[in-house]
Amino acid sequence: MADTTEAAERMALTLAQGGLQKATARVMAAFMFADTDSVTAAELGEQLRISSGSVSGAIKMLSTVGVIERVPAPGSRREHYRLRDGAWATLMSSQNGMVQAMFEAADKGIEAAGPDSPAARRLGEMRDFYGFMFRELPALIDRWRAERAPGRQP
Amino acid sequence: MADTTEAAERMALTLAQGGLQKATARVMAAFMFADTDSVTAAELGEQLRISSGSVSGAIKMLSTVGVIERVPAPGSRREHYRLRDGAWATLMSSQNGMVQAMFEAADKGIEAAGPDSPAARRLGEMRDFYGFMFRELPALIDRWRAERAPGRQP
DNA sequence: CAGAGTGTTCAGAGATTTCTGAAGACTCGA
DNA sequence: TCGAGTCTTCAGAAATCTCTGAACACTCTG
Repeated sequence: MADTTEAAERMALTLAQGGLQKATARVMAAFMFADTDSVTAAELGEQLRISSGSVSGAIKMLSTVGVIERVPAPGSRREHYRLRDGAWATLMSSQNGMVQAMFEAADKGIEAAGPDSPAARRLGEMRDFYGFMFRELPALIDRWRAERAPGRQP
Repeated sequence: MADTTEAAERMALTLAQGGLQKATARVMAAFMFADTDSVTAAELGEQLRISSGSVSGAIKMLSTVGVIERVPAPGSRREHYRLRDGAWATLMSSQNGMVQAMFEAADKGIEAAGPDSPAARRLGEMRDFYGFMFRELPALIDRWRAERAPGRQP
């Protein structure tokens, strides 16, 4: 088995490119590569050499988005966390807000520019495009979920 | 007609959230709201109050991605640029590299962690997810293009 | 081919984001 | 209720990213 640390750091770099802050990206990668099912904040901080504050912030962000969750940890005072099933689909879903914002920006733009301006044609295309994506992206992600777990009831 | 400048600035803010740098986002919005079909670098700089260097950088980036293009400008020494058709679809397509990088990061991770580790199960799901998206996202964007311009030959 | 008008580059200033670490809040068992 | 252990917060330090503007390069025109 090759160097998992390097692979994790490489993945963190990619995640950071995608918009996560560096510490959060490294924490996310650490979750992916962990040998155990769940990990504690202290373990993450020690392993990645980042401050407790950074770990806390990363965990808060990842929890809010819904890619990790607290695990009941009987007999331990430290909180345990683990990746949730379908984390990557969740992460991508969380970017739908962006698509919606684009749609709304186009809409407001048309209002501001008036319907007969040259700008209106461009803004109309933009609105249509993001409207399409706003409808279709969630459907695509749902299709992935269905393919991965056929026959499950919600 | 309401204030187009404010609508443009608002759109630029959204674009910046999406990862474009601020000057580039403002230039992109200016293209969307322009009253004319094409604009010059000088016009952009003056209108947005940004330096020539920033305008140059923004134009370079937007050209590279393929959302704007140079327009032949007979009788003018200044370069003219305009939005290309399907700019937004192009912009979204340009993010496929991200998806591919995620897929590859997962793949390398499995190699590094070995097939029987707990990490391998998580990394396998990640690889499958981004593999799916890498196939399906371009198809989705193509469907948009087809819906928008039915019956065209490539 | 000279020169005016444009475009590009890049070092450094400036703005912004991110991280740290210590103070304080919280939690749970005794 | 107390106190040890853990977590969160946040002001300021550090790191990073972005913009500026002047120097340089390029490209037409006459």
